[in-house]
Amino acid sequence: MLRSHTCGELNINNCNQEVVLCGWLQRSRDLGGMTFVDIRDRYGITQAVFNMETNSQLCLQARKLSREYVLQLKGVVRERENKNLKIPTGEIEIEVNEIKVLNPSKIPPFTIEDNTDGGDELRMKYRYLDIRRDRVKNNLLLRHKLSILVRNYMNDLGFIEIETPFLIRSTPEGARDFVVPSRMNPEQFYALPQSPQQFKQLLMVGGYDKYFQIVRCFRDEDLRADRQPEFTQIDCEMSFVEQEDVLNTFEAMVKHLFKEVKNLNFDSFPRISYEDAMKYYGSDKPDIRFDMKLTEITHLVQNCGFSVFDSAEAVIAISVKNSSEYTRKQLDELTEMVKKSPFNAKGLVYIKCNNDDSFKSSVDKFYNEEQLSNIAKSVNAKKGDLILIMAGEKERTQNAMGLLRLEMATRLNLRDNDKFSPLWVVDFPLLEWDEETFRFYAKHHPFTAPKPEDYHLLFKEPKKVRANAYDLVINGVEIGGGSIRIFDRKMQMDMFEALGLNEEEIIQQFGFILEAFEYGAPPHGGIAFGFDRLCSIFGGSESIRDFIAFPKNNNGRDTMTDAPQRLSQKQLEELNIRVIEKN
RNA sequence: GGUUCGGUAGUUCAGCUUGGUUAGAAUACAUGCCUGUCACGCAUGGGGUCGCGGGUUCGAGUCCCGUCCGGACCGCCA
Repeated sequence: MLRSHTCGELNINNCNQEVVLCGWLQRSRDLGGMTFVDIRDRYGITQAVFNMETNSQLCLQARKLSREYVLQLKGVVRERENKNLKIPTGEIEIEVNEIKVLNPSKIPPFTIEDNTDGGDELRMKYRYLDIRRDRVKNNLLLRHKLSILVRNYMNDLGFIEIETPFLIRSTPEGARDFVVPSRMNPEQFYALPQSPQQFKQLLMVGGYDKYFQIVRCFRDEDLRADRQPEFTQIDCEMSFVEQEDVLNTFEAMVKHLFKEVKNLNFDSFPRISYEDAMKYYGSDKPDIRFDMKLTEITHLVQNCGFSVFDSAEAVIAISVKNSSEYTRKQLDELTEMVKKSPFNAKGLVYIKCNNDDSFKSSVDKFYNEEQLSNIAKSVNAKKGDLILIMAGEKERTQNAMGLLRLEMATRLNLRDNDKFSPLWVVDFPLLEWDEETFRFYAKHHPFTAPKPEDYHLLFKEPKKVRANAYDLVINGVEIGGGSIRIFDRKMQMDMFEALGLNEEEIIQQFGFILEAFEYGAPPHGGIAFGFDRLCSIFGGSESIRDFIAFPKNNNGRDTMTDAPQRLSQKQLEELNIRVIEKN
């Protein structure tokens, strides 16, 4: 070993011990007669001291060292004359008697500090420097801790971790697949899994009734702050269970994580139907850290001569606390904002609930004080509140109001990073109509079971069929989602048919799973958690990139290694691939 | 595919609205001074293709067009 201790562990009890430390030079302070050098490793920072009077040669040597040099320091632990109580090793320092430069370093392009001066782009290019910083390091440690907690917890419940293949066949439903050419099978391609969905169901057929896997998944779709082309799921599946069993099992797991990591205890997570989530929050992943629920007031405002409201399918309002002081200018800006993406609303109506019990609205022409008062009552607005109203096609208006609710919450600083509000969203619709391709798609995925009481509507009123599908939402982020699966061949055929596939296509694409269902498939269901998102929620960040050691940028590029890249002609020939230049 | 914000010193930014002297600040870096610092302090210094291309103009970091790069978002993400 090149070292006797780490840079984070020495304290007052180690005084007068001979030690050897290895690490990176964090910072040095040259005071003329003496020089201090802070040496850092992932465990902490320890101060080394050099004195011109006692060892001038060594002190001069220390002055020449600069940031991020890799050092080995031999010396004796001494109690500091001036202690620094801000750091764990702050009571001691190393009186060095030998410096060895293990490797010098160029001056890094940004400072290796909590509050670095480096921007995102630069930090990603030099990610190996960025991850030396405490902030990223702590995120990666949190990620490690969560993965260990999950593995131990699942193991204790009798779940076993089984690896599923990464090179699989491409399936047409869902996200775009990343594809991998097969050299040994010319003209043919594997796909990387978007999730191990079908394999975990086949594990259930295989009798492994409690499976989990912390597994990488791949989706060739555009990126966001919370979406990477490769990401990690905690993938889980159980046999002989109903929805209630899955929810209870994994609610307990999430509670366990909160207890261990945050020391927080929770009552039962609230449950809300998809329909109610849309109705009250305008979103299928509501942030319930704050209230500000949507209220439909269509019946209160129609037939009063205001044509915008009269012609609307739905008129929806929210009450924004203590915001009646908004000026005309601010309200105009708000109106301009909602007309643009992502709101795409036609306009915005406001009612100020003044402190003197009067009302001032943008529709005073059409509604008298009493009518405005009734609206205020129905949206539970008090003196000093500001009511915001949008009208139009129902689903669209719900969405826009949901976004406005979040925007106003951000303005009022209601989205508290130290507060955690988990909930289950249940009773998702099974199918979703797509206007572009003019067909139904599975809202969750095509293996999701319809609710037994709705099954008979599958071909009669497909939009009305609800699924035994559920999402876990924390602070407005979809953290996990799952369903009870179809395990009956006939029902699975019906499902594919409802999606517009003909029998030939079904057999060609999904024959293997249909066949498996004929050999004793047990009732089963499961859930998958977005592990990167889970980490970011626990870490109090909006971006999952901070919790991935080597993430991709917005364009799916790794700017550090500069991937992806073109292949050499030789590789292309081996793979039987001809690249078409895109102009 | 679309919307939007940004690109100026190694780095983070100001300057752009209203075009005009030698493009500034902080930090980093270098040199010197300093014996208890810990974001040490003080002094001095070096450091710029104002992303790139074109246009308008007597004159462009500043205005216009195009383009590239990065961030956030919409579409998309079963």
